[in-house]
Amino acid sequence: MKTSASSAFAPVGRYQLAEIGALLADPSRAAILLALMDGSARPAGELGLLAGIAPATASAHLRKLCDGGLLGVVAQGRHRYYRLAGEDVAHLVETLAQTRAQRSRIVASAADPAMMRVRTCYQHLAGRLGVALFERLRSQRGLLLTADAVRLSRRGHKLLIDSGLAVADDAIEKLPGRSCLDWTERRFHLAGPLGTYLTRRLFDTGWLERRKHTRALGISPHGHAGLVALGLDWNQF
Amino acid sequence: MKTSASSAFAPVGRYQLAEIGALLADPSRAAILLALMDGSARPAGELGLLAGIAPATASAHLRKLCDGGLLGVVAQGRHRYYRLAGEDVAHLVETLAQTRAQRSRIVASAADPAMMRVRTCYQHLAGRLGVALFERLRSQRGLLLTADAVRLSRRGHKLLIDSGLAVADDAIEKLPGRSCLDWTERRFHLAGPLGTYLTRRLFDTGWLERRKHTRALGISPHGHAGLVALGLDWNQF
DNA sequence: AGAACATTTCGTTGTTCGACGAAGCTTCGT
DNA sequence: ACGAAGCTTCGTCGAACAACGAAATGTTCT
Repeated sequence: MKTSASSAFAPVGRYQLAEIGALLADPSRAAILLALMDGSARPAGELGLLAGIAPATASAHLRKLCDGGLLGVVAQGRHRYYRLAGEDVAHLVETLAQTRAQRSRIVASAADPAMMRVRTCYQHLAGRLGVALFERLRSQRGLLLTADAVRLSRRGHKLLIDSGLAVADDAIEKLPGRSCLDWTERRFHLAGPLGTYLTRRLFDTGWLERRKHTRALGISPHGHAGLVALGLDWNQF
Repeated sequence: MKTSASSAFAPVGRYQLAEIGALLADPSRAAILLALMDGSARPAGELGLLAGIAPATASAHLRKLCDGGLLGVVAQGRHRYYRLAGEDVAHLVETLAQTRAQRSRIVASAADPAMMRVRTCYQHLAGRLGVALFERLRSQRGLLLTADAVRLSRRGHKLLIDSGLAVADDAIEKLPGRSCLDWTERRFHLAGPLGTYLTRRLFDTGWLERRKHTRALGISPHGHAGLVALGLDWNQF
């Protein structure tokens, strides 16, 4: 059977995601998974005792966890030892636990190397560059036709043409944009078709260069000059 | 009954884990989370359309996701833009997706620093040391009284006494052991009361030392000599 | 072989929860 | 100020599911 991994994205659908979620949704099953987090293999009765449920109930839960691929079972005599199916399952449970634990904390910067400040958020601009560019266009009245569906005004279009970033094509002024909250910068930037267009132009003009083996980007000298010409305070990067 | 988890661990309980699981368990909610995985902030109506549900239903789901801390909301005029609550949530969804995708694949080694090769798997022996010790005892006929309830034979007990690891007490030969599949090594090692006893002895004799701030362990020179005397090929570690 | 044990399957019960339409609330545009 | 649009709350219906006891299956010990 060929894997559906296909290409760039869409590796998993809603149903596959929900299926795993449903397995984790029950307190008894969660207790079982936590008990097995140390890598041990335990029989059904013991796990039922740990979870505070009858053996019959534990058996039903274990069957579901096995069918779902989260657990594996080793039959040995009159016992059937259940264990986590693999490291990835342990990693999943650990991530799940940490997500809840961090809820109250403020995410303090964390690993955010300078290279990651400029990146592509899939098809639109993100990171500090995206935020800066969006705020630059928005701060000066008349560059963006705001409202919900953001569009580039004629004056804004001309500014970008002069800087070399955009080309002279009236269709560009019809491209709809969308404001998108980037959760790294916690500020809005430009997304939608307009954002996509500008991102592509940043690469086509050579202002930005992709670095190999990373999603991070680099700014060329040429791009640096252009951004300064646009009025962006580039020293902050 | 006081919490059985002693103290060392148990950062998260069953209910907290199940709460997040329940949030992920619904296909509609999963579709919403996937749609927000790119970091975008979208209004309720759009998300409902994407998930194929009525606005009222989407609103209910979004409320749950917000209460659960997975989403955040930004009110802007008559729109309310929902976004992922933070990077940790994005990481969680990604891990969840990968867990299902990796089901067929073989887990290729992955980051496994040398220090982690020797570790305590809570109360029993795990990692390479555990596997090696178990196989050493099992490979030579007569050291372990096998079957399901593994027990130390008189000859096996004597060997351990001579090496200094075990003490001369007939009760030790009655300790039941259990074979436990370690998913890092993918081989069986010794668990159960017998495994617990041997682990405790490894520390009491100073063969193993806990390193601070880690679950990893170190082998003392004294322990090194003892393990070699037991016939373990210690160079492999 | 028969007793004891671990585990599973079956059938039942009660609760939980997703889905929708209708109604109420707030904000935007003219 | 008025109507329209987006979103939320309320009430109801129907399906899914966890829990248990009892009975069936398979394994070990005497």
